[in-house]
Parts: sequence; C-alpha cells; structure tokens
Amino acid sequence: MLEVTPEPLERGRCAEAASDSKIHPMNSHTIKVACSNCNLRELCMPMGLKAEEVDKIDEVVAVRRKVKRGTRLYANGEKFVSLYAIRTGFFKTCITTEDGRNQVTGFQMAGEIIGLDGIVKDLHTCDAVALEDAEVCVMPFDRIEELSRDVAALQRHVHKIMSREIVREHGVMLLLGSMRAEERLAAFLLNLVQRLHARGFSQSELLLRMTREEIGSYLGLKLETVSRTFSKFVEEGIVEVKQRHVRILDTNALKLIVNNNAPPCA
Amino acid sequence: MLEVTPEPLERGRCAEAASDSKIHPMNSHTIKVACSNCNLRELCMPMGLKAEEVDKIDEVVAVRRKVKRGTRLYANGEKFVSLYAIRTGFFKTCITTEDGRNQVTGFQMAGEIIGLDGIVKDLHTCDAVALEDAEVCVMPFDRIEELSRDVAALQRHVHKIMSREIVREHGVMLLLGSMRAEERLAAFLLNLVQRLHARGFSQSELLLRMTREEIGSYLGLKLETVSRTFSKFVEEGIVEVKQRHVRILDTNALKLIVNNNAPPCA
DNA sequence: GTATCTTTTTGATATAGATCAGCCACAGAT
DNA sequence: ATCTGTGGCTGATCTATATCAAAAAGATAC
Repeated sequence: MLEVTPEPLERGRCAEAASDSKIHPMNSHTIKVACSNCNLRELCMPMGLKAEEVDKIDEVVAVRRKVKRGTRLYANGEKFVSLYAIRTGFFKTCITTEDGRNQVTGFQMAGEIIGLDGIVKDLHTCDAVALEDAEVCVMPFDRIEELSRDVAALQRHVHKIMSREIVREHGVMLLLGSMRAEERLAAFLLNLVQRLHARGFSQSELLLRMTREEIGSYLGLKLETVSRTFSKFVEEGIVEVKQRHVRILDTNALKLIVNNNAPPCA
Repeated sequence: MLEVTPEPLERGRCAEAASDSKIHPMNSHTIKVACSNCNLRELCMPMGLKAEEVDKIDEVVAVRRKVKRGTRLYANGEKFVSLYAIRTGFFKTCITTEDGRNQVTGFQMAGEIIGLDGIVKDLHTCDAVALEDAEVCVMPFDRIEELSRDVAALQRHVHKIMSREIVREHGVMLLLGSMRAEERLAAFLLNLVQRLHARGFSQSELLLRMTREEIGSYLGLKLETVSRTFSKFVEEGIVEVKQRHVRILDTNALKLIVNNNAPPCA
C-alpha cells in the first residue's frame, strides 16, 4: 500500500532487499519479499498498526516485479488483477483512443500506487509505462479486499488512496480547463519538486524523466509550447534548464505565476 | 450506494416515499427511509445480495435530505461525514481557488454518488451545488466502511464506484487536453444523453440543467464559444436548440465529430 | 403587466498557442 | 573520432478560441 504523506523521508533504497539479484533475463522478473521493513513503508502503509496487523499486511505484496525503461507494467484492455506500489523508478500512465488521440493522465514515482483504473471493469483502461527502469510491489486486489475486511486501518487507507487520486485529477482538470501555458508548466514543476522533496530529494533541483512531448500531453500543450515556456522561464531567471535537468531558482515566482500573479496574501 | 449500469431503467419516482411532506421550511430537511424498495436501487446497490445483506444495506442510508436549487449540499472545507446518493435532481461539483479560478469538475444526476473527494482529508475539497431542487440519500461514511467489512459485495461496489470516478476523470482529461471545441461539446452531449437514457429518458432529447457558462467551465471553454458551437451544430442540422432544450437529430454526426471525423470502423 | 436581472446569441477584433520548418545537442553505435 | 537518431530549441506563420461589446430573449420580482 502507499501514498505520499507530506513529511520528507530519508533518502535511500532497498533496506530489506539483498535479493536484488538478476536471475532471469526477462525484462520483468519477480522476487518474493515483505513490506514490514521496507523503507518506503511510511509512504505505502497505514500508520499506527498493531504488530499482528503489520504481519498481515506483509502478505499483501505477492511479489516484486522489475519493469525495464520503455516497457509497460500493464496495458489498456488487460485483465485487472493487482495494484502496484512503485518501489523505484518513474512511470507515466496514458490513455490512447482508437482514433489516435493520446493523453498522459499522470506521472508516478516511488511510493505511489497505480492500477486503480482497472477496478471498475476488471480491465485496465490505460497503459502504465516505465520512464526509467523500475521495480514495483505486486498487490493482488482480491487479497487487498480480503485483508481490508479484517484490518480497518487498511480499508481506510485504500479508500484514502482512491479519494486522493480523484482529488488529484480535479486539480488536473482545473489546470487543463483554466490555466495558460506558463501557469500549467509552473504548476507542473511545483508539483513535481514537492513530491520529490517529500521523498528526500532537493526542493530546487530535479531531473525530468519524461520528454517535452510527454509533458505537453499531460499539460494539454504541444511540445514546442513546453519548450518555449521553459525558455521563457530561463530568460526571466526563474529556472535553469539543461536538457532534462532543471534547477528552480525562484520558487516564489513559480507560485505567483500559478496564483494568477496575485500575491498569496489571501 | 449507486452508480450507472448501462441498462435503461423504468422511469418514475418515489416508489416507497409517501413521506414527501414538507415539515420544515428549511431549505434542506431530512426524512428517515430505506433503500430496499427504492426504484433507483438497480443503480445504487450491488447486485445479487442475499436478503439479510439487503437488510443490512438498508441501514446505510441514515436519512434523506432535500437540497433547493442553487444551494450547496456540501462545500469546500466542510468536514466530510457522508457520501450522498442522488435520488432526484441534478448537481454540479466545482472547485474554486483563492485566486478566483473556478472549475466545474462534473455534473451528477439521479443514481450517482457524490462526496468521494472528502475521504482523503476528512474535508470536502469541492462544492456540490444543486442545479434543480434535489433530494439525496445521506450515507455516513463510517457506516459504509463498517458494513463493507461485513458484506464483500458492498465493499467491491464501493471500490468500483471510486474507480469509475477515476476513469471518468481520465476521460475528461482527454477531452480537455486534446479536443477542440466542437469535439468537446459533442462528447459532452453524447455523454449526457447516454446517462439519461440509462435512466429511462429519451436518447435524443434533453433539458440542460446548467448554463452555458457552467458547460464552458466543465469543457474548458468560454460561454461564447459554447453558444457558437451550439449554433454551428444547429446550422449543420445536427441538433435543434431552444435555450436549454436540446434535441439531437444526428447522433452519428456527433460521434463522428468526437472520433476526429474518422469513421468508427476501427 | 412592467421593470430588472440573468442568460444567450451574435459580431468584431485580439491573441495564445498550434503548426510548419530548420537546425542543434546529445546519446549510443561503429 | 565519426555517424545516426532522437529529443529539444527557435523562428515564421496561421488559426481556434478568447475577449470585448451590444442586443435579444427569458426569468423573476414588483
């Protein structure tokens, strides 16, 4: 289980996994493990569990699965079986229609849960693509349901994760429905660093894992517009950009842009 | 509980409610009732329950509440207590930011559940406004959680409702991120009639409960653009429009517009 | 029934962002 | 080191939609 709490976490990886061996040459192979001493647990698991409950929840994660950069964790139309907690790596989710439209619906990083779209129809309705080599915890959904009938804290946690996703999407609708290009990109950058910071990374520096085109798809803009808007921010001294490496020089300026240039003195 | 199944339902209202009296002059007063013979149950409740389970679920609905046109069922910042199943009437949900941005995030009709946004933070993060006099079933969320620990079918149902909302919002993101005005309006109209038809109303005729401005907010367009696009559809003989009364003359033309004018022969 | 307010329609104009196009930078392969 | 391909930047247009404006049509109040 998982999802972002606002507090920053210690950086570092794989506390419990000496099992990082590469047994199979498959692009996604699986390893058996448990959550209880995973250092992402503060993101994934409900807080304040009794020891016995923790033991139960350990059983939610069936296996781990590695996903190579550029490959799909799941795809539109596939049968829905599990939710996935991202352990390492970075994903995009996107929908593609028959008539060729394509829309990135989100970017997900370590500690976030993906696959919720599949629950309604028992089929996935979007693709999840790894933007860098990644590893996920596979959590069979029927097991989650079974356990959350036992453990109220887990049940509540699952509900919150789904509700959080709904609220996040409201925010994206606001962005797509009423913001201009600069405002969208500023909001995007602020959101990314905020989430990275909650994971122990810098508040001001980030490495974009996606192309300009993917950013554009997510923000409802063409890649040229994304590029131009980055350049504009650079000219204005708000950010430094070297390819996918971005350093935010003036967080407040970005916030002002998002807030319609109205000072945040509500 | 509720949510749309694709099958049309019998039209008609208030099968079980002789309790439609107006006791209080308050704009929202409350009445005690039960779901088991509500004629919206096919939309709201999980299917294939045992008799005893049905009895339990009857207890989910604490009370009914009337909501006058133009008033709010809940508002941003209010404590989250309950989900609401719409019995009659029509709602919009919208978010407003401090800097004055406003975004309609959805329109909801009888048989749909609202309030899911409140679960994450135990606070509502948007407003739900009745666009016509409405009545909702109040379902305290802790009672839903308690019961769905007992009744697996209810648990599954709750998960599906939340997942359906996530998938719906993906569709809105696609619309806002990659469609032009005509495509957006065509998709909007098709979606509305489809949902109305599932409730036993006409496939081709509908009464818009919202203003052009509200449609525009939802679709990321200005009201003038919405109005002009309606006029364009009228000129092309696709629809007839008299103020808020819309008759669809050529459903297929609308579908073609949404599908990028590519024939649906995938 | 008249006045007032809100909503809708339509026109004229402005503009943000799309589109088209060319070049450059960097990563990986040879 | 050179080649090749993908991704990124920037310039010159074009266009869909926003903006500004005014009038008509309904709705609500008096």
